[in-house]
Amino acid sequence: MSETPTSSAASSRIAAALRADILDGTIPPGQRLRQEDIAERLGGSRLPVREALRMLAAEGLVETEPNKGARVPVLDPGEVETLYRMRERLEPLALVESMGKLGSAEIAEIQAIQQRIEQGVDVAEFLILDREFHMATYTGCTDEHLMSSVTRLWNATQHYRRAFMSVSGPGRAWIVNAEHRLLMEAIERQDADDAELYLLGHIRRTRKELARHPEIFSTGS
Amino acid sequence: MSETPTSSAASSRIAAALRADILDGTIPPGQRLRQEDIAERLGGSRLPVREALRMLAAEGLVETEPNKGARVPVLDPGEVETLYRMRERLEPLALVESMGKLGSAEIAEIQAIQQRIEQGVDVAEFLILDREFHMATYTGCTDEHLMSSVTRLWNATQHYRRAFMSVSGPGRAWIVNAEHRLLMEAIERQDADDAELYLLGHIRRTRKELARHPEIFSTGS
DNA sequence: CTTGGTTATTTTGGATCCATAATGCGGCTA
DNA sequence: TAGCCGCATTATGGATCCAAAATAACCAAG
Repeated sequence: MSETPTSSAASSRIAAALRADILDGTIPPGQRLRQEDIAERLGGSRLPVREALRMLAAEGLVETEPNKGARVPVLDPGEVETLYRMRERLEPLALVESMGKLGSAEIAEIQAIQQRIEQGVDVAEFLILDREFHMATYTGCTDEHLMSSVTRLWNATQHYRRAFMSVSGPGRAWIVNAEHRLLMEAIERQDADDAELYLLGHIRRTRKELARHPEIFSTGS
Repeated sequence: MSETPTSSAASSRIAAALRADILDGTIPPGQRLRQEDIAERLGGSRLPVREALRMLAAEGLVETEPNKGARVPVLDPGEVETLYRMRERLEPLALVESMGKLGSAEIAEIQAIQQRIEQGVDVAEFLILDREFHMATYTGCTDEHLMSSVTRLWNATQHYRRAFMSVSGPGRAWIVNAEHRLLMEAIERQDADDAELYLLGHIRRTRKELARHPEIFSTGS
């Protein structure tokens, strides 16, 4: 997807490094990204950094203003809510497109990921595995546009998912596991309608829980 | 200071020029975009051209491959169908978010655009006005992510909308006008449910009509 | 005559240097 | 003392030059 197998491209390598730092929270929302610093820290000139920042902007990970540079976007509760409503509509579509093209190997992979989640993981690990789980259910969807849109939505909301997990704690992990199990079962049954509905409910519930935690959006300043 | 809304940056100016050329068909799908040519034709160096191409890639107007340059994407029928299914799900959301924030001035503007459409226009004009019409119904939606996604979908499908209009002719224009009228009436009534349904039907019908014209996708080679 | 390898050309990707606009600080004035 | 104007600093945007990769043509061998 966003990974660039061509190790040769310096801009892609820089973009990958920045992407990882933003997604795991090392670079938090609101932080300004100075081209010179990045060029020095990751090696290379400022030019590939500029290209990398444009790539990340296309993925929704940074925003750039002319003559003002790039920053990691800071979203307000309304924006995150809209992003989740977009997820509620687009991801069921990706799931429907994906189902039917999923073989037993892919389904086994999905189940393996869910098993690892249920074995108990910390927040950072859960964020990675949960993303892998859902993306695994979309592997049958080969449409570039749809999948890049879904990826953008996950990217843009990643930080707030982590903040939510941190404050809500593992107490309600069983809900996620139950929803994932129902979703997997519907996928195994090849029942697109049920799977679509379970996924919609899963995302919608998360949106509503997020709305009950406005403290996530308080600027740490 | 004198306002410089000119997207002061040269890269933005180049991007705007290319965007216009791609959207109006001057640069057709499949055409390769050589940085040197563009730099010479639109003025400036190759560097702002590269930035412009990245901007357009983010908007879904071009696609870039490492060390292979940029081209206007060529879509197959399946991709266009998926793009329309995405429109069916995202645009009703944008409409709902928009309605309620639309004042009488905005509604008057929507009606003015529709009147110009009904007065009879050629294909090129219709494409512009139809886009203006729908975008006008979304002006109340201030969410950047949602609106940029919608714009991407319109951009990516623009050429195939034009091809479809060219082969289908004005014979079925009354259907579009009827759908637009129903949509406007629901917007006036502030009836979000009805408006959403009319819009969904409008986009879905267009998708199905497009699917009946596979000759649109035949490469002219 | 076809096919394979090889070379030459074209085109993109990257580095360094220069111009321009935004930010921050300090001094000046009311 | 508080507010504002102007200047210095800093960071981004752009141009030119150089290196690497892909494409295309060409020659040679079977």
